Amino acid sequence: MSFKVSAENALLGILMTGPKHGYELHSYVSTKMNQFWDLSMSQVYALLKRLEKNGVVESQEEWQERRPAKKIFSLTPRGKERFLGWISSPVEHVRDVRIEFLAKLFFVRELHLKEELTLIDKQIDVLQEKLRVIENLKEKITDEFQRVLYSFKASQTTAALDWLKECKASFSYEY
Amino acid sequence: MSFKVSAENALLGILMTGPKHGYELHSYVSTKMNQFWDLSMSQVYALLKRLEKNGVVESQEEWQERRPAKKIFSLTPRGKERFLGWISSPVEHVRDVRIEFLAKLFFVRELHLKEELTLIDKQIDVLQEKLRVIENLKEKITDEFQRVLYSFKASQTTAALDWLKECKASFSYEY
DNA sequence: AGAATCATGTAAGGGGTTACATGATTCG
DNA sequence: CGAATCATGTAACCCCTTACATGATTCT
Repeated sequence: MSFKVSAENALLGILMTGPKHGYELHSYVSTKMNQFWDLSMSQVYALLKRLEKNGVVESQEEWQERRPAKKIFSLTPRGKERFLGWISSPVEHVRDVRIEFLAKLFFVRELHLKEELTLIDKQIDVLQEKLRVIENLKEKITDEFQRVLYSFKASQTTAALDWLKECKASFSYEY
Repeated sequence: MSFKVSAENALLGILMTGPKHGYELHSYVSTKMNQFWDLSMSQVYALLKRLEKNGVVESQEEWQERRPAKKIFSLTPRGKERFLGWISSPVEHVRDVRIEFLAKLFFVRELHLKEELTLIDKQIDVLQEKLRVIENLKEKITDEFQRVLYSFKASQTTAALDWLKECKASFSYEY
């Protein structure tokens, strides 16, 4: 569910670097983003169809003599707006850090958006709030299994928070 | 994809406590496992249909005067075998700890299977190997984004490992 | 009287995966 | 000469989610 959204937004992110056709988008993903994201060719075409239907990208055919025509996609103003909204907002769940937040961070750097620190700070706020809630619930627990469960949630959240702070430090250093 | 498998296996796990009909299975999940797992009524019926088709559960109708007939499901030998195979094997990825491993742990305790420590140990081995691989890859990295990415993977894995050790300690203490 | 519980499902819709279809060019 | 690259997609299949359908009983 959040996967659908982040896959679409990630494609918009690639198009922020300039118009591209499906095949190019796929090779971009498989060379630059393959460490944290997989996307099949047919999914690319399916996603592009949906994005076009929703008016966030538009296409133009480019004829070639000895090859099938390329369908070159570019962002519409709505698409650009949507992308910028996506990239400036933190993810809701710790589990979404692994792919979706990482993708945001990737584009912030790739596109030199200068919003790194605010994005990271916003994400820290969200996770800190999560952690607070978890710690509160933890106190009311009697069951051993639930204690173990909440301790897992807390540990994953804490680890993500520490990592975010480390990120922030290493990025501040760069500028 | 591992979700499908774990949902099915979790239902088998509930049936290990005795035969049950769909409605009962659903309320079991929503009262006892709701902290880490959601399952809609219609999914329950869909899953049961599939499980029966695959010969791991079988059903018997129980007629009631003033209600729709209950369809009571129980494990076949193959179903029991499949469940025991599932519960004694660790999950492959850190991301699967959150639901699938927790579900295994839940059933180990619920069914008093006495395999807790071996399951936890096996899981520790798997994640320790993952961590080793991550640490090796980390050394060969030049790109700043990749460093950050691997540091995230390492931190989530380390946190899960620490949690597993804590689990083990708290369970050993119980026996 | 209305809400919740008991008890079963089906249908429609959307999404993803894998396999299939086509065919030229270029690299080893 | 065969494999990889370039370039587009469609079709079949499976899975999950949400809404719909039915209807009695029991709790508030």
